[in-house]
Amino acid sequence: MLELFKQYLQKKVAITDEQFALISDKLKIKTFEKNEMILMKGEVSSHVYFVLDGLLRSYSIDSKGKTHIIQFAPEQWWLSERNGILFNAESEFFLDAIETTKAVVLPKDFITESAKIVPCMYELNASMLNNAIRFMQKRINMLLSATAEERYLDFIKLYPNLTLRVPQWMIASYLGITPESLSRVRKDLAHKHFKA
Amino acid sequence: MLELFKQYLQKKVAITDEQFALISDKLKIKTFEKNEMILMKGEVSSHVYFVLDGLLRSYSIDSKGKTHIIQFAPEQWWLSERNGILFNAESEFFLDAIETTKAVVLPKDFITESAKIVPCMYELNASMLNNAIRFMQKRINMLLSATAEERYLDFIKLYPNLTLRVPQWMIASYLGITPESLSRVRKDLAHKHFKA
DNA sequence: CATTTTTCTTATCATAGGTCAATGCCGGTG
DNA sequence: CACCGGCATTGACCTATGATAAGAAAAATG
Repeated sequence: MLELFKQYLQKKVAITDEQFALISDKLKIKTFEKNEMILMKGEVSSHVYFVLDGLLRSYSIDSKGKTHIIQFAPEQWWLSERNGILFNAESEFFLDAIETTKAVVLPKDFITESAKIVPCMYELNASMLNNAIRFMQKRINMLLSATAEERYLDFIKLYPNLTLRVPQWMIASYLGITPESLSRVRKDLAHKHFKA
Repeated sequence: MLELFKQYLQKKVAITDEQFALISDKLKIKTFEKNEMILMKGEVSSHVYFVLDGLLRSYSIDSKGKTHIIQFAPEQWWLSERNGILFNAESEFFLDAIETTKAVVLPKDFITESAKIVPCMYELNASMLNNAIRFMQKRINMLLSATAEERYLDFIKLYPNLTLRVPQWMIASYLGITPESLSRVRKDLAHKHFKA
């Protein structure tokens, strides 16, 4: 299974099989069962996850008990909890597995350590993080400026396969609306399609 | 003025005056006048800005001509446009100066180049980026789960001095509400304070 | 310091989306 | 195969926030 991770790295940066062998002993692969909790709010996490197969998510629960999805992490996405990584501080979010998932587990100092052997790991890290920021800025912009319908259409375009894999109430929770509203949005869209 | 930037770096990582001297020749300081545009949507940016004094912002304009503030960058904050940095692609956002601002201008390869001389620059970069992500996740969570009033109170706590420096319509734009709504929220809060 | 421009407030009305409740629809599981 | 629990849909109603318009206040400008 680590083979998949190696391929991912090699697609991104120039890293040889030999180099990968040198750093990969710090890596473990872990399987999470469907609905398994990975991290609770209030716990301190020191791991970074790279999803090989399956689907993870991070989310919060507000004072009224409602769930809000911060991030989906399907295949080839990264998931981590920054309070723990940066400050050994408690997590504000929950992490769990939506589907049975195989993920690479990287200790939080993996990048630093492996970069001592393979310097380009720093480049990889920076480009990953910058990319995450780019995505989040786009999402913030949508939340600030777009209607529920626009956000849903954008979601479908961005994550066509997630749209099929996750229940609608989770998509609603990611979009910042209620499941009922999403249902209405979909109904409206269906109507429009007929007319066109 | 670069002295200020050196102090910032030295607070974050172990970098000597000599090391700083070696990398600082790549840096320029630029002054932006109040209301000066730094980058238009559609342009390609290859710079990163570190604010020494003043206030920058990134924002979008939607199809109805409304402005949405993605980020404020007051003193000691970073501002950049990721499409340009990562892919030489066109910017989706505008950058401009809210106040007359002095900022360090870093070419996009500054981190990589300076890390060749001062390796810990990579650490700095990663912690900056992770921190930015942490902030944005918090903001996304607020946009998903909190009312206008809650978001405003959170804003005041997070940026107490910005609250005084920027016009309310900009705060409203950052919070994702209209200036009129923010005005109402403030009125309600004032009432509650009297009662308490 | 008078004038113009921008920002803030207030009031009224409109609407997107939330809430609550009922119903139907599966896909498990005993 | 009957039952159950999670999901999705729908309808009726409600509320937070948006739209519009007007005036007041504050800030910029000559």
